[in-house]
Amino acid sequence: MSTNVSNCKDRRVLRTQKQLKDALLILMEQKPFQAISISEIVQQADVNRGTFYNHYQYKEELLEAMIDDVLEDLVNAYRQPYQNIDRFDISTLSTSAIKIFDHVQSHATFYSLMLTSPDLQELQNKLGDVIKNLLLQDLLINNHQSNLKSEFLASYHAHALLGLIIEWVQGGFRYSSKFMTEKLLEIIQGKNSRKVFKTSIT
Amino acid sequence: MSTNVSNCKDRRVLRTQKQLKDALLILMEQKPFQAISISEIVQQADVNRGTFYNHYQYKEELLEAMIDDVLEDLVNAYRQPYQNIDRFDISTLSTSAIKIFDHVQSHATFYSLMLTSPDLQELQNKLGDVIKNLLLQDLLINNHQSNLKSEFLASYHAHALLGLIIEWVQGGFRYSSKFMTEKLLEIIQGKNSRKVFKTSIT
DNA sequence: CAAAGATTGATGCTTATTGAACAAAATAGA
DNA sequence: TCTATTTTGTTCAATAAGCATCAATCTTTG
Repeated sequence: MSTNVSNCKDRRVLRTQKQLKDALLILMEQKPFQAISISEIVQQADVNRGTFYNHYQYKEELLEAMIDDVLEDLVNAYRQPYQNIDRFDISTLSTSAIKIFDHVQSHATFYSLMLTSPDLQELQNKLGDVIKNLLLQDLLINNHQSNLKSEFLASYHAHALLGLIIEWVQGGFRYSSKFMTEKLLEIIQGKNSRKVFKTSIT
Repeated sequence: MSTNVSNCKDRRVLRTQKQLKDALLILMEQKPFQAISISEIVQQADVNRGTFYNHYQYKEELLEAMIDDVLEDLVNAYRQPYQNIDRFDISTLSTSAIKIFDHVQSHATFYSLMLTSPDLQELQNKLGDVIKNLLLQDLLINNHQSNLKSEFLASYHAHALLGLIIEWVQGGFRYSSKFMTEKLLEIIQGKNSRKVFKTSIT
């Protein structure tokens, strides 16, 4: 499962791209995205401006790449506990949920910015979609219900999770990742979850 | 051949040198310096091995550069409060002392490693010398005593300060930088200090 | 408004870093 | 001891990133 094409860049491009993304994140903590100039970004990143244009055309493209990076990491964090498991039971969901909150915490500043800024609603949609699709795949693989029902269920859980994340982030990470997981499980293990996961709970 | 110490290097060399230094520091937290290979360093630094040899010949040279970097920062931290002051009185000494402990704290892992490892005694000597020379310059500038007397005084205060730093570091930074400064001032303002700084107190 | 200044893309040329390969030397393990 | 594996310096062509510079827009702000 290797996506080689874009993955075999040499160290330099990966490095400067990371520098640019980090720089943008730092600047976005100080001023709105619109007010940030490319010159500022490359200055913060300690990178020549010509190098910026080697990778991106506009700063929007950089922001896009930044978002996609984090979302890719989200997917990996979610899938990690599933690596050696073929059954889908409530215990694995628990650990995978923990991974998700850990992931959010490890990108704390990113999510703080993205989920509190009103003019960056785009990410919230993307994030909701990603989570929903992850859940959707699980549902479709494990119990062959109608696609429609799975859609609803996935959407429900996705929004529950997203809502938790947003509250957590906007609250400044006051609670621990473990605590958030417990709250999530409270919702999942509620009335809706039993019929979803009944095969594996017993 | 030898590493060119001219100050106007372009970003790439500064960057990779910093990467190598950071990598070495990380590895030294895990194993003794002797047991660290260059391959490990470049792997940790995410740098091609050929690049290492562009800058250093042995890993000892890298360690040397790392130490010199921190010591240079120490000198700057010490001198900073003096920038806009031509007189040398006890209050400026107070603030400058604070800067020194802040400096040590900002390089916490470095000093923890260097001052606790017995096989790195070399740094302690260098550090003592640097501090002593800083004090020595102040003494020579402000009161034109005999060089010998200044040497003694500087050495005395330098070792007092170094001793405090070592204790502080080896104690795991249990006390605040401010507290350490107070302890330092208690020593300096003791019986020996009055005749040293008498011209400027009044 | 208009001058002053900053930002933008783009250019040509130089330099640092990369990946790969290699033989020699060192280290580890059986 | 004898292998097998790292590590070590050192090459090379390819290329990413660097710096400096330019004219052409934008932004300030007096």
